[in-house]
Amino acid sequence: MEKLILIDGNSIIYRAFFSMPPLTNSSGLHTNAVYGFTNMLLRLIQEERPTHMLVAFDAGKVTFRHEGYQEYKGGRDKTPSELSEQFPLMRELLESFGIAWFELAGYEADDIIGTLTKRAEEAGQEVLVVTGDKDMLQVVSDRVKVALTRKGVSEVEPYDPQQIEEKYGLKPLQIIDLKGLMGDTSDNIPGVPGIGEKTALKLLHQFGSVEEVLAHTDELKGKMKENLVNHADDARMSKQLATIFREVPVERSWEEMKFDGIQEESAVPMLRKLEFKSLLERMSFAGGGNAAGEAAPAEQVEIEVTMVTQDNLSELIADLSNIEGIIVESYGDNPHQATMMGMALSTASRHYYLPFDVLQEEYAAEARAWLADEHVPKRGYDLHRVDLVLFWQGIAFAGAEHDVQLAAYLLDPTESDQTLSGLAAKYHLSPVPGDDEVYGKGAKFKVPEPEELSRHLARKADALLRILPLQRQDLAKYEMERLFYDLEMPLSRILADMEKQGVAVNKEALKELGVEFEAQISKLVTRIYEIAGQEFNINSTKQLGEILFDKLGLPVIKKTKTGYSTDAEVLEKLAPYHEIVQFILEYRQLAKLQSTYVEGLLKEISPKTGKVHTYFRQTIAATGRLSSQYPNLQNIPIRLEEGRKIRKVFVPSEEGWFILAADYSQIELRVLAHISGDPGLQEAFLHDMDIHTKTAMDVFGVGPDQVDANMRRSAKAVNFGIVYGISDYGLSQNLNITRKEAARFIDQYFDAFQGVRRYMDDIVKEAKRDGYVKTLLERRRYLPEINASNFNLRSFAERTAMNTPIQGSAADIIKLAMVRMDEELYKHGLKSRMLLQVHDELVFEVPPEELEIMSKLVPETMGKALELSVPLKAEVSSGLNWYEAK
DNA sequence: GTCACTACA
DNA sequence: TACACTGTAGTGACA
Repeated sequence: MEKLILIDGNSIIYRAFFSMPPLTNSSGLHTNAVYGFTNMLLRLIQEERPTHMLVAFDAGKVTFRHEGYQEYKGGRDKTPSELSEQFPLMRELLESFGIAWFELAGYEADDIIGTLTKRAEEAGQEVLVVTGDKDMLQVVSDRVKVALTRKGVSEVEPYDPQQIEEKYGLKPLQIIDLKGLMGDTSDNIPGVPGIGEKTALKLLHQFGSVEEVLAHTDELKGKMKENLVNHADDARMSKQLATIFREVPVERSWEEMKFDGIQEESAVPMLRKLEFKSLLERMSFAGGGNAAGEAAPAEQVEIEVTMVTQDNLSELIADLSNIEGIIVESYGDNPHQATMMGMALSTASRHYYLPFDVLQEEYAAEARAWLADEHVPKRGYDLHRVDLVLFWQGIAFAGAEHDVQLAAYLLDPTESDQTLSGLAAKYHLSPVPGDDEVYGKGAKFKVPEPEELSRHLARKADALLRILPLQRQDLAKYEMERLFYDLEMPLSRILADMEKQGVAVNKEALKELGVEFEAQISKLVTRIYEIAGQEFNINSTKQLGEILFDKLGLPVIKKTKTGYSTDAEVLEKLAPYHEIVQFILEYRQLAKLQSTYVEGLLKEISPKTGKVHTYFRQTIAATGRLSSQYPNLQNIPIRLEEGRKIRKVFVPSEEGWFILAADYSQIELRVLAHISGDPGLQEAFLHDMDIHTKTAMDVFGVGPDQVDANMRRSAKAVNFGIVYGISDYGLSQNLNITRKEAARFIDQYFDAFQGVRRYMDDIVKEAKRDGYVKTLLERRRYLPEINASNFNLRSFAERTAMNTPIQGSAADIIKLAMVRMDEELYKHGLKSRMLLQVHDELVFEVPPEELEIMSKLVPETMGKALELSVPLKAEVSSGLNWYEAK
């Protein structure tokens, strides 16, 4: 089936220009309109898969329409030079893509398109017209659809005759009559005064056309009749102006409009010249990408698997040196408690399925030795989890070289589907069924029979082998090889070691804390019921809201989607009104400690080791941070004393040892000082000043002695805001001030730290141009919504653009420090163990004789993890438990 | 499963 | 315009 796409070049380029933020390439050329246009082109090509294309442009200022009406298109503002310089670029780009374009003096793009649709229609071809001009709807027919742009040019709304009927109650040709009556201010077409869209539609529904309306003015009355009679000629002329001329001598044959997919050899240099990096990557010619004519994903093929038994184990053993990929399947969310289902081992030509009960046998020692050999490089999926699952089964795993899940995370940390099934689809490989499909989910989960399980794992292994080279290419292309092979892969082993080690918990002390909390909680509950005059579930926000707002009549400060808000912020404001509020706040605090930190933690203590073994997830946070689960040891209370006590139960696992903790001081602001190059901020850190006091001095223009506690507090909030991608609203909420005051603060901050202002402006521009931002170690995060027309989406992406390089670079640095620290412990033959990472803090357990060296070695290693233009500082302390190591 | 809430950096 | 500062995990209520 042949399909022609015709594009009104002028209409689209104008819309693209006004809907996109200004954008220039490094030589100062304006490119925003071309960018928007190209973006739309790519989408059209991908979604519509046209066989023929042509872009029509207006040529010259004067058209045949001016002959009859001098004022046609009068009153328009002059085209800005930033836009007019983009027309030649756009034509050049079309040529480089292999897309035909056409213009002819005296005619508008509309007329050229009208002519070509007529010809194509007569030849029985299917046509899609893309424009921002509603007039074009007049050419719609069964074969010709018109897509009108919405929201700039990012979305289009296609119309066929039925849709025009539904929306206007008109036939396509009546669109001309509509315009004749209502006119068009943008083209300076007068129409009839006093008649807008509504009236015009009413008249047309009644009479059908301009001529018929004018012939029946006697049936009308009032001002409308008068206007129609007096402006009958205007109406006729307006209709004529709005009529698309469909007999333009267009010298383009059907063959000349043929589109054979984007021509890579010429398109790539053009996109490079324009510096459209994100588009270049999106098209990814090598991987098939979006170019037309792309092959459909291959069909799922049958896969042969060798089931390994005692009898044929020797075949596998002989083939071990050829194994290229490993899939170890297990179920259960917590890898420390997961159950292994089976293992697939694959060479380029053969898949083996090795059941766990075979692997366990005495006679499979060679296979186990192979798994444990760190000199045998292993490629697989989620090897961090594999390591843990095998470990708890008593099987050692080492030598992870390429983890496909981890690589996928680096290539796009926000991709929610990291499964092999999803990756196979992304790389256009033969489809791999999802795990849920094969195993069922929730209550329906079932381990399948060995035949089905082995086939599924082999399919995954097959996809794995095909994905590996593609990921290597991608990692090289994005200069992420060091990040992957020298940082994240080594770190994944270190994390597994930390998790296996676990952290010892003083169970008795924890239970005692629980008893203490329980006593306080029950007192509070009694008191709250007394004051409320009834019993209710304080944990239920619904019931609590009813008591506070309906029964006690307290003022409603804030509402949630589903009812009254009762969060801490609201309760703080309500505290002066009623004594019950304070008790509820205290109850909430203690209930959280009891349920999450006492009861929750007790449940996570391993009966085998008496420790908690958290699971650090390396592929979750979009910024590159780690996350921690089962239990989360990255959110153990510290701010309030009651909660901080929880830290007393985290103790060394050996008699007489110590807990040592070291945390980076202001790592994020130091990173900001480095990447922004702001002299004031750099100076502060070079002299190791109190950064919030220094900020207060510069923002308020006072000396160090004049900074009071309140000024410092404000400065601190501004510093936090800066790191998060500041907004006046966010700061105003934080400091409980008006938005205006907050905006003034921010302005003063940027006046004092102009390098920071420049960084924030530049990084947002960069994100808009490239579609992603990067950290110091080339970690990247895509921000597809950075050019969205929706204010919220766009603002969120802009703040993310500001925050991610900061938070992400800080994550890079502490990860580097962990890898270095692991090396140092090994090099010095130390018995000390790294236990935890809490974003800017590392926690160790240390034997007494190493306390001295570790107190020096840890902050030193952290301090020189990465050299910045300002010093990195880490502070260390130690004690008998985590509470004391503060 | 989603929401509201709260804990951390 | 609308409506809002980064990144996470866990719990209890309620559908």
